[in-house]
Order: sequence, then C-alpha cells, then structure tokens
Amino acid sequence: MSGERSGQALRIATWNVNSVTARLPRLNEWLELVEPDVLCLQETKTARFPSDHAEALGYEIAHHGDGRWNGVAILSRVGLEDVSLGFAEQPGYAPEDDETLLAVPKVEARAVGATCGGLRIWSLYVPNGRSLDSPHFPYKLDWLDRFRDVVAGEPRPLVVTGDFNIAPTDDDVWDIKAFRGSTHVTPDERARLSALLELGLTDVVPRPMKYDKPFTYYDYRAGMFHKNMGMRIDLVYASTGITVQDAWIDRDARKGTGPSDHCPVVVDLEL
DNA sequence: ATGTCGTGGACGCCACGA
Repeated sequence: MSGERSGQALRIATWNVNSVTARLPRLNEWLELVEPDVLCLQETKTARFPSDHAEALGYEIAHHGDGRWNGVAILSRVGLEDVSLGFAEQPGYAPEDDETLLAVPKVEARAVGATCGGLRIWSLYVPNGRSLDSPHFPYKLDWLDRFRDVVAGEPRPLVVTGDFNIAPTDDDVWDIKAFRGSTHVTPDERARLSALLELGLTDVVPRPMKYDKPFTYYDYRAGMFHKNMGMRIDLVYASTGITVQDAWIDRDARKGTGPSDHCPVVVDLEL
C-alpha cells in the first residue's frame, strides 16, 4: 500500500480527522502503520490535544485549538520549530445572526505553521463557505487572500497542506453537475488556488489507489464512500524544487469502524 | 447525495456544522 521510501525521503501527510478525540484509536494505529515524519491534522475539535500516544512514538506536537469547532495540528518526529498559531492579518468571522452582542469577529483556529526537518509547513482548515449567499463565503475568500500574503513571505522549501474546501478542477468532484450553485467549485475559490500556484507552489496530485479519481472526502450520508461519490479537497501544495517520490490517498483509513469522513493524503518527498 | 457523524448544552434530545 504505502510503498518503499528512500533513505532521504521525508514522509508528510495531511488528514482531516473530524475530532481527534473521537478518532484517537484510528489515529494511533495509523501513526504506527504509516509512520509519517510530519502529519498535519485538521478539525481536531478540542482545546487539549490527546498527545500521550503520539509523544510516546516520538512526535512533537503543535496544536492550535480552542474547543468545539475547527482546530489544527502538526505532529513531527523530525523537529518542530518556529511554530505559528494562526497568521498575521488572519480574518475573523462575526456571526451575522447575533443581535444581542456587538459583532466582534472571532479569529478561528484554522492555521498552524512550523519548521520540521528543514521544511516549512502549514496545516490549514480553510473556511467551508457554507453557501454562495452566506457571509461565510466572502469570509472564505478573504481568508485565502490573506493567507496568500503569508505564503509570499515564507521561506522555501515550503508545503501548504490541509483541508482547502475547494476542488481544484471539475474532475475533482464525482459529478460537477451536482455542484451547480454550490461552493467548493466556483471560479472565485479556484482563483485563490491559482494565486498560490503563482507563488511557486505545485498541486501534488496523489494516486487514487482505486477507481480513477483521487478523492479525499466522502460525506458520511447516503453511502457516498461506497458509491465513490467523493471530492478532492484535501490538498498538498509543495514549493518548486521539492522532489515528490510518491503521493497517495489512504482509502483504508476511510473504511471500518469509526472512520473520519476524510482520507489521509501521504506524500514522500525530497527537499 | 441529503440515508451520518461529532460536539456540547441541558440531557436522555436537540441545535448546529459539515
């Protein structure tokens, strides 16, 4: 499944776990099975990362989480330095339906950066956008605009990875016709991906492992996984100069008891 | 595709987000 990596390779991965607390048994067994050097997590959904097992396996952990929603982390066994919890000018979100309080934007726990074994890496949980007419949609676009400015100033080699909540092309959803009028596929969102590519990043498209499309997310409902009705929204953007040995999606992590609705994406690279 | 999860507050269900 995972193939062989050369001695110089750095194995990085990204995984939206949909609660690290609920996923802890799956996460712990996965760390021992796949042995990533650096693992970026999204939607930890907790203020306190359950770190005991990962630390026993030799990982250092940078976690940015503040409770029930969001939460991102970087686990590294090749060093963890210069941790950034969020980023400069990161926009907040003000709930529009709160008439009792001043609408103070809340900066959410959606980004963490660190330097691991000579690689600068960011774990992102990009705002979902909800619907085209929701205030969350311009928030999503603004958030990505501001993060672009961060990428422009970051050192190389650089990897920006996580749950982008954007399908880069029409082929990255099971049926583009089902997405008419929806978020995740609009030109506005894809323009933000293009803006990252223009800064010298490359979309590392993983091998699909099964079927023809490398989907990373399947809704829990309606048997979407078994019908292969998924989306590629968990992305790995690597700076030019990084050599990719292999990139694959771990569909097995979406099977069995108590899976996340997202699959991990694993990339073996040389800096 | 709308069939399921996860969280936490006030519970043995509901609201919310995805």
